[in-house]
Amino acid sequence: MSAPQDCPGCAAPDLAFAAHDHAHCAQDALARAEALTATTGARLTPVRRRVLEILLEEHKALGAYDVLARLATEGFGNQPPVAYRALEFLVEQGLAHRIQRLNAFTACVHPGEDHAPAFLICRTCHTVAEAEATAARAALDTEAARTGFQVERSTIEALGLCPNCRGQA
Amino acid sequence: MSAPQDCPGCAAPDLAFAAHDHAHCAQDALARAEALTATTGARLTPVRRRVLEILLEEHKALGAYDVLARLATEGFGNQPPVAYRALEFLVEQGLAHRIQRLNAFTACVHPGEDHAPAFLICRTCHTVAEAEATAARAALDTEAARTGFQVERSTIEALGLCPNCRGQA
DNA sequence: TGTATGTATGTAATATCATAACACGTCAAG
DNA sequence: CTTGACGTGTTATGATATTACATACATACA
Ligand SMILES: [Zn+2]
Ligand SMILES: [Zn+2]
Ligand SMILES: [Zn+2]
Ligand SMILES: [Zn+2]
Repeated sequence: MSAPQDCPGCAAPDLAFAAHDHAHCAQDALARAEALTATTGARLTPVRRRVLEILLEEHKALGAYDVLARLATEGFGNQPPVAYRALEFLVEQGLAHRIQRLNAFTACVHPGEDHAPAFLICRTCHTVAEAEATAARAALDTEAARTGFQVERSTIEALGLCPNCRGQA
Repeated sequence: MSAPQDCPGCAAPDLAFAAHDHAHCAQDALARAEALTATTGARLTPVRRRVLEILLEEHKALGAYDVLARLATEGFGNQPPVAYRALEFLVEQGLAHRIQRLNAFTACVHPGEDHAPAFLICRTCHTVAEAEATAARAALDTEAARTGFQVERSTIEALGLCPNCRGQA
């Protein structure tokens, strides 16, 4: 596991649209996940680890049943709770995120770092990039506070065209 | 139909948590919806209008099947497409919004006005307030632009505690 | 070592959310 | 009065998610 700055892709993982060494990108995220769970005591069991690997294969979101199909062919259980439980674990540990618009899940690109993520979803190539949403989240908190509402969890997602697909249009 | 400033609740409809004359609030939104569809030529038929009325009863989000159950008792069709089609129409016309986190729908509190909505969802009383998200949306657009991504539609939702429920905790 | 306890996994059944495909009725244009 | 667009209704099916219960497996500790 190398330091983030060794890898352009990993140093700025919100640039999922840019060409980058994704094998490294995925390995790095997995290594971070292992390090993180080791410190928290959370158990990254074989199913859970495998689900994370599957999510890390691409910067896309996978539905629970897509993940389940993969697991089933690899000898794990083939009933929905198998996938949903592993995904729930990953989300709770901050190793994956749920994309509400897609009813699907994507691996977190910088697990362990406290971050407010937004997700940029390309409607053409279905790439999902995790972007920095600190400013948007702050704006949301501020607006909510005006009404006395206290934000606990936020969902910030954008649907549109990624730079690659824009070029082709 | 009175001007917005005549009604404290309607003038600041993002204050759904505050006590307000909700009958007026709902009537006003319905009147605006009628005016809007009259100008655009969209047909606010009986089912569609009734669905909007149902959504306007409370500042909550209703699932398609909740709406459908209501329609069925009133002599409309009782199959899912009846509800989904009416809801889809309302969303397209900007008379209702879909709440992604809840797989549910809520009436728009200021139809016809161009607005970037965020939704504040109380996890206790399930009230859904439509808040102003221009700032959050701008922050999202800016961050997306850094990666060359062009935002077409955004989902900005917050889950938390409304002022009333905070008081009771 | 044996046993209790908590946690993870597997499975069956079911619940919830959403759409495809087709039939029928209405209304306005030609 | 026919055609075509649109809205509504219905059947059937697909997609997403959870509940409940059974089984395996790890750890703690008598
Ligand atoms: Zn990558
Ligand atoms: Zn794309
Ligand atoms: Zn109101
Ligand atoms: Zn509340």
